[in-house]
Amino acid sequence: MTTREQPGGHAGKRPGGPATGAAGPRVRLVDVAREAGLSKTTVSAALNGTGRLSPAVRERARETARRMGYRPNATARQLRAGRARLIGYVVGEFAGEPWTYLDSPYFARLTSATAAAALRHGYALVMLPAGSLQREWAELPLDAVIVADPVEDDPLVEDFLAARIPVFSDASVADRPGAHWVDVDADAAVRGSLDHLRERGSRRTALVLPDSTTRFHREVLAAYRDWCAGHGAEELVTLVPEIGNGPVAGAVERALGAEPRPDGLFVVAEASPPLVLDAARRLGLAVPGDVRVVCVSEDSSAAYTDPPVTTLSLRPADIAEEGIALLVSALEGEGGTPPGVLLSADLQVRASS
Amino acid sequence: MTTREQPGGHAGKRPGGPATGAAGPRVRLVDVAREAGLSKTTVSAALNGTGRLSPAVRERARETARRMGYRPNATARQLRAGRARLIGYVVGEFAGEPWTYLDSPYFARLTSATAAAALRHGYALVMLPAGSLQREWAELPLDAVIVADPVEDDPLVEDFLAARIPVFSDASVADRPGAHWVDVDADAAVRGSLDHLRERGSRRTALVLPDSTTRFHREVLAAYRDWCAGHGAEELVTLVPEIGNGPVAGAVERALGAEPRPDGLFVVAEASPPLVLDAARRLGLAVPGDVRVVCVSEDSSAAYTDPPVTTLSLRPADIAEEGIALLVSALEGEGGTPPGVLLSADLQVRASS
DNA sequence: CTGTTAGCGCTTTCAA
DNA sequence: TTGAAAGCGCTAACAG
Repeated sequence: MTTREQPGGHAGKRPGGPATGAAGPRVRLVDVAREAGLSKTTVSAALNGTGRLSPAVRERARETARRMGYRPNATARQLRAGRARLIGYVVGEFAGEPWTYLDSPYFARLTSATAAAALRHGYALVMLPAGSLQREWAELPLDAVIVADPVEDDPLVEDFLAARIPVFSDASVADRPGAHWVDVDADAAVRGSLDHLRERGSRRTALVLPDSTTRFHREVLAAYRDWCAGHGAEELVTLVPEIGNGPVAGAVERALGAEPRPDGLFVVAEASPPLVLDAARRLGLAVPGDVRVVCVSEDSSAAYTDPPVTTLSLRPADIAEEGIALLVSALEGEGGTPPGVLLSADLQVRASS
Repeated sequence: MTTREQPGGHAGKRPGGPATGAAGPRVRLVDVAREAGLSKTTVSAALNGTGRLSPAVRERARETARRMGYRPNATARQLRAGRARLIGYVVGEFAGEPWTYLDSPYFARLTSATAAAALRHGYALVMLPAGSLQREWAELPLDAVIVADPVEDDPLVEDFLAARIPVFSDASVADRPGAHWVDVDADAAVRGSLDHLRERGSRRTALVLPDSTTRFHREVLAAYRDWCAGHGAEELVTLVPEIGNGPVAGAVERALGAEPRPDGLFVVAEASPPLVLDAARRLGLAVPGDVRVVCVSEDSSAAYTDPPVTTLSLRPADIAEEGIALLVSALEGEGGTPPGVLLSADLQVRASS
């Protein structure tokens, strides 16, 4: 007897009941082998292009597999391979509203670019809610996890590291073993933006910042203060307690209502650029005449307003690309992977400044 | 000898080299069992809360597992269980720009709501590019796939069905075996919007529609034509060849530039609501005085413009919820799952109309 | 050049 | 109440 007709012994029957597709049980490698009168090995080799098989046999195996609609069981392959080529994706911010992060153009871009880069390298991305809990990912065979914008001392990072899942995040995880990072140079970005506004004539530039403990936002505040100190400028900081267009627009109005009036505005809290312009208009301020405006934003509408709005792009697509490159190198590389990569932000100057 | 110390025989050594976490090989069930002086069976039962074990033994097993940092191998469990609790997510539109769909507030909401609902039911969502190819998902153990807004006769749907992966999509896949659907009642939505504009006084309502073969867009056009015929109104259709704020704003200007001037505007192509208002303003038209505006949009900025913009919401969160409910029922249910669900859209009337 | 066999790590009969 | 053994579907080492 070459291949057992019956499972033999006393094991349970084949699981996987209703989860399989439409009709009947799925075709397995052994089914193809039996049908073609070959062994599993031969068919496997034929299909994977490995081993040394006669062209005739290889073709017969392939043809039979095609005819029977054979599709290899991905889970079995993963078990054999020892990894699932699955990457978790989670953001640290927005833990209160765990699924709103895609409303942010920045995270929308970062997420899609990450998925794209991952897939290009043969990894698939699974989406997790912001501030995800163990129970939501414990059952997933994650090879690694990407933690976008963790908050200060994020428990997410701790949990993944404790579970021995390699973490890819921002610079706040630098020097954690098992963690790698990609980040944008916040200090340089802030200086660049403030210098730009100063060159255009602004002497009192107000900062509108979300009240968040993300590393980027902490560094922005520090850099702004530092810059103000270095230029003898007054600190004009408005913290936005909540995310969303409404709260940020309100904060912009408050910031611009200060006396004496600011003549520069650096909006780091995400908001629709047209609405930032509307807020200035509501106060009767001309842009850029009375106040020059720079927004940290990936929102494409910035280019179509009147005047178009100068934006500081955090380059989510490049962050994603570098992050995945790092990940692949760390997971598959020969070692020698750098612990992290620092990118510079990209100031796209338009008429609003 | 109770447990083999060595793998015995001549099989290969344990795979999974660099993919495992930071230090050393992962702790397996057998390691815990050996350490606790128990069998795999007992430890497994203890950890899963199954079987009849003495509380003392159960506790000992749990304690040992905790101490050793044991984490069950998800892939092995999946193989055993016969399914991976993984769902593919792919959109049919935007195949030319496969990763831009998250820039659309509608898809951003739909995607996050789908991931949320799926996870709540114990399924994880993996992100695929728009118009994804076989090779990108063939290696993934997908229990099902969600195809958001397929184009006409979408090859995506064919491919998944051919691979015997259950498809959850919109009404265009109705009566395909193995496919289920959730959709929004486009006809009612269009009538409702046009009736609303008519009640407010609009007699010439122009339609700005993307040039797409998505079912929703096809039905919108048909419903608009039908409504115009029924009301003796002239058809004023502007097709937008490309997605994006720029092209749509341009199309809006063209639509409003027609002679005699439209006094109603129904923008189905996605654009930032403030930019639609800007387009009207550029033509010197007052909203809602000269032209009443309704936008199909999930963009939160619509509520903060001046005037706030009336929107027609396609209720992505509810679509996601119903879709996942259907999916769970079809995959795990006792049968009796309906083939599809039809939702009505939600007109949120604001000052622009 | 092809087939037999072991085993990835887990859950689950069934026997003790 | 506990443990041994089978096997989910696949790949690879080795024997023929």
